[in-house]
Amino acid sequence: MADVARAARVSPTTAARAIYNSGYVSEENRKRVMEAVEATGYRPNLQARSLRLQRTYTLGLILSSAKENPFYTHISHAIRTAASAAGFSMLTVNHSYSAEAEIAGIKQFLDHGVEAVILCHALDPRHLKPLIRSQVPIIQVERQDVEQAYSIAIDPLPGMVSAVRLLVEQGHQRIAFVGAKAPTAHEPSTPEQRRVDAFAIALEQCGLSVSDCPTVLGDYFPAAQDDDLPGFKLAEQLLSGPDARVTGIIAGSDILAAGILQAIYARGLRVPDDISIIGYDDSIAQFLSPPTSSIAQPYSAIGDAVVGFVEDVVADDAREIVREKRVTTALIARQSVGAAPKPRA
Amino acid sequence: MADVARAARVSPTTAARAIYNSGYVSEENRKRVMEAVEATGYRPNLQARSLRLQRTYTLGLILSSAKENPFYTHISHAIRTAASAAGFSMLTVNHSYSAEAEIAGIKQFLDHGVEAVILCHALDPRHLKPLIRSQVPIIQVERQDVEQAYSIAIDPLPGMVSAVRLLVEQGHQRIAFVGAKAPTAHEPSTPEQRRVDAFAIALEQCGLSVSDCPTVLGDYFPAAQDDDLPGFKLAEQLLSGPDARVTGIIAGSDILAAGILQAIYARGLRVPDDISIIGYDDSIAQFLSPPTSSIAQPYSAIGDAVVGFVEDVVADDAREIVREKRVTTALIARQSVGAAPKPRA
DNA sequence: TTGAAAGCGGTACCAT
DNA sequence: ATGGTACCGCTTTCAA
Repeated sequence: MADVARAARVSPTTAARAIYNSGYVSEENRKRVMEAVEATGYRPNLQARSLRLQRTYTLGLILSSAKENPFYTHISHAIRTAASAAGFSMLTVNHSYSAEAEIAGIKQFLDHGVEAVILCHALDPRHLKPLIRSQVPIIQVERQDVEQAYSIAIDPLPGMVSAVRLLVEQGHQRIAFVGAKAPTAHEPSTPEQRRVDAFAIALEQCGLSVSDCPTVLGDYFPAAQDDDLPGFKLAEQLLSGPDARVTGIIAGSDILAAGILQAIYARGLRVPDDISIIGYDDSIAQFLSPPTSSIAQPYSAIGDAVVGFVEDVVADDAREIVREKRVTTALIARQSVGAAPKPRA
Repeated sequence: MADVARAARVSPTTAARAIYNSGYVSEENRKRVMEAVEATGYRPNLQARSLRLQRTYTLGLILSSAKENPFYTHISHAIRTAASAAGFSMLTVNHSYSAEAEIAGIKQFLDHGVEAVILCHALDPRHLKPLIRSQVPIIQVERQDVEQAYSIAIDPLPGMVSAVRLLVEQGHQRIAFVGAKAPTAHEPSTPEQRRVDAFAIALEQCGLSVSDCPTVLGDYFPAAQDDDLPGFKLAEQLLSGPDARVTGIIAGSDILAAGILQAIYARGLRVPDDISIIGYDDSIAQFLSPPTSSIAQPYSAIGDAVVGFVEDVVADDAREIVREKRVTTALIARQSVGAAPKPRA
């Protein structure tokens, strides 16, 4: 930048003003500076700027692992896109259920001076203490692991109601929900639980009998590589038990749906002829056989909401900002839902 | 850090030496400084350090989009993990086939002063010029889009030979390869082409007749949301044409395999009873029905190789460093391969 | 062994 | 409207 100033024969101060468009600069000088910028190929140094301005234009994102759950691929893509459009860079930490990884990642965030941290899935909220101590704003998506944070709440109900209604319209009366137990229990209400609850409410709204519609819950924790998927085991259990007469299954995630489809496939049944399936997340649903209907998360709305929070937070510190935004789910219909079959056996 | 020095009643210089373990510091002072560090909760400021040292400990990663192809999820996870273990942070750009996104991302890298850029899939190599001008080392994975770069070459042959051999052992004689055309053609040899070539070589090594084993190539470019998958269309084409007698299909990616399985499913055929399938990448193969065999990329070896390059590069600038490392593929066997059926029809 | 001072590349205050 | 100067937090000569 000294080079630019010299080439334009002005002081560094003036050069800075011209470049940053701040304060008074004469038209002539502005032009000379701009030319000098071109000539020298000047690029502002973000490190120096950050140091002086105490801003880094960087955000941190914590998620478990896109590897085990493609849902995180979508959410991180959406958030990244929105952040990027707003001029922020993103540092990402996939903790993959390793405490060390999460702790190291948070240290990394602190070192880089991220202006906010976005929490899609914390392994252990206690790891976040250093962030809170350092006053880094935290924005949590779907989960509510930590008190002192902004939240984006995702309402599962609209999508769930559409899903149940679609099945009912096709003549289904016995519908199962195959979901996940909350992996950990440091929050009052987990997304897992809310999905289960939404299923119950949706049943009621659609006039189905709860006793005909079982809920099966299992561990969500990723299966070891090449073990049977959790959804496979749960579906096996369901289909070999007393509730085998269900004609439709709603899964708590697309990953679960994938496993359920494998179990159905293994039994030689067909979707949707023998049984209808609806997933949740709309992450890999389009890749399954048959292409599977799924309750979609509003990814880009989430990304926008996150960045909205970030901008509010960096703008005014302690102002009255809404602490929670709500977004909603919707059903994406594909080929995995059909008319209910006549009772089998 | 001034605080630390004051609390320990030494000069900032001495405090720095104690913290960074460099130069001479008396035992007593060292102890006092360490205590002061604890007491004040001091954390070094990376911005300042970067500015002074002209190092950022940050890398850039460019890929198209993990959203459209889960392969990138795995590769970025592996690279991120290795980088993190070596003390580097990562900035990621998903260009999603948008030139603007790629250009903006590269600008972001330059602003942040990344020490190297890892290239999994560049949209347009011309966008990389600014990096080259700024002497940022580029490490490319699998592809070779740019001359002045280090490369990690992935040899498809071992995995491909295992795949063909497995099919042959199960009695298959007519095997198709369903692959992708190279999306762009700015390199001498694309991974897509190398996979096709590897298939031909593998056939020969296993003594199969090339005329019985068709190769079908289509556009890899992601289908619009809820369009039929590319693999679906290609499989439709294959199975309704003169080559419908194939009993095994090797796909050029798991995404293609997913579409192929959908086409097979739609026809009411069963895998592996009627036809055997092997995917490539081992990205979502475990989620498909049935769990699908796949030629796996050596993800963690790739991550290690990338970081190895980075460390070499930052260590000595213009030293003689190997410019290419090679890694290799291997077959992961699951349930999508079985004995060849008797000729149909 | 320790400390003072300069400087990395910018920005902002205060004079002029 | 413009320039001088101090300073962001840390590292590194150089002298003591």
